[in-house]
Amino acid sequence: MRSSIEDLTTQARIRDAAILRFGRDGFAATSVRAIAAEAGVSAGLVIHHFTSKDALRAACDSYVVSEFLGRKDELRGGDTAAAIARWLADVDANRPLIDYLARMLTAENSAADDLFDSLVAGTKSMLDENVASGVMREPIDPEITALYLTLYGVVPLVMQRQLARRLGVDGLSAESLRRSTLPILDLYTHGLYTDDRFLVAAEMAIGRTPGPRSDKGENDPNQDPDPPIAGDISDSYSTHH
Amino acid sequence: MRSSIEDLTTQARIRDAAILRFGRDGFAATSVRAIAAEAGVSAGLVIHHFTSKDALRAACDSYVVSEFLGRKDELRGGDTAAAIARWLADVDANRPLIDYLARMLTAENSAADDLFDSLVAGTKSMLDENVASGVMREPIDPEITALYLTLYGVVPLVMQRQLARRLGVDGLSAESLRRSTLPILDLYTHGLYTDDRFLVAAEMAIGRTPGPRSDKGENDPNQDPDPPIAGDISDSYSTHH
DNA sequence: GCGCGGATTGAACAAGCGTTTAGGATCATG
DNA sequence: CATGATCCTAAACGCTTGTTCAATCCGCGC
Repeated sequence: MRSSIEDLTTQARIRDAAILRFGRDGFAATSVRAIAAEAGVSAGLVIHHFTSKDALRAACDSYVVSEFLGRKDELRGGDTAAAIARWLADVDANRPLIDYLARMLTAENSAADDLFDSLVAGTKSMLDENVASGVMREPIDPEITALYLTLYGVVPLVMQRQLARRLGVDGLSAESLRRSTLPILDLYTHGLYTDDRFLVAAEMAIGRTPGPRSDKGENDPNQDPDPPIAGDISDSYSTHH
Repeated sequence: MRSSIEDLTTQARIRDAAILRFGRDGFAATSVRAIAAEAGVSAGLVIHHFTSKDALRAACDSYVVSEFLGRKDELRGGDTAAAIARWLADVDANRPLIDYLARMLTAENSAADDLFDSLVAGTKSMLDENVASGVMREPIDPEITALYLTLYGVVPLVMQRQLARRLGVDGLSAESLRRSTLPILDLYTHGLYTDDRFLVAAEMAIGRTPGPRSDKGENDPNQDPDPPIAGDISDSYSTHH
């Protein structure tokens, strides 16, 4: 997405315009004519270059994924910190890409499925290596842990709006990243509970009753895995203490 | 959403049909006629009862939120575990509500904003109470911690599709909840890192340089707050060990 | 300078959209 | 039995949609 540089192929300009509007307004809410206007061309030309609106979406999907995975390799190896700083500085320039990506991840979209799989795989190998080198503890279930670490990693992207609203800034920014780093790293270092009484209780409860039923209330307090009741459980459980 | 019981107001049947289709296909991709067909009425009647498609959406929003917060109170106090079990048993019956809610949370929607705020507030007071009673450690920044705990709580809802795909089941289920409980509770109990070397390094780095820039790579490894590079950073950092 | 092929446009198309309107059922109340 | 109100439908409205098509433009090899 180097739309600022004006000497792009018309086809590329249309694609960038589509990414911008699809990402901002969603696929169904964006008309071919709106994309054409954004790119400064006629609606017919959009179809001429991409055959159909659906094909245009597919082209955007694979472009965004490849662009994103390309940067991933860029970050790998070499001066990582500098690469991160570069990415953060570019966060505004990359906004359309980021918005599009966020929409992809929650949509029914096989390109998003592939991307998510590769993110989980990356997290999994990171986890394995760090466990091997003694930096991280051995998780109970590495598969599930990698999955949830990935979910936790992408949720600020997907829930960008709520995050920005609560932090009082507009969108993902270096500032919100800075404020978030220590609390999250603290959670990942020390956990949240003072002791393992809940974990032990849950281990026994789940060992005994594999189903969702549980005869004692204390078996899984604040069990955030199930979101609709996450806050609620937490609340109600807190009344037990 | 007790659509199974057929003797509902026509207006309620239309509302339920709208929730079903909006939640499954999205607002823009759902036509008034499709909702009418789903409810077994004419398109005109939909407008007659709800004035416009936008107003129908607003009606669905507030109905879903109130229905959800109603259950929240239902869960609070009393036999919590039994209430949870009841909720999980009803997960299929509640699917339309859940899907609608998931869509709301990522959309530009003031009703969703209010709901999210109340979820954060609930998590915050849970956190405060548990810290006061010594069950949880004092977080570095309770505000941010509550925010991220809420995000982590709702992400399986919002990313339902990816979660289900990876777990090999269809949608949120009691089974996926069961498999997730222990690993997550383990993370919340013991953390992920074996020692606090990264946390300490990050504290110093951020204390020194409040901006996004960082002169050393070790200041925020695996810093999941920023999602687009979450997996990537983790990966590249793992090469340092 | 000619011709040809791709880029590009604007008009046109049928289909679908949200909404309006006129009128037919249905039913409690006078 | 008439009356009005409410529920409801079918048709039509004007508009937007994705896509097609004929016509024009433009640069490049001959």
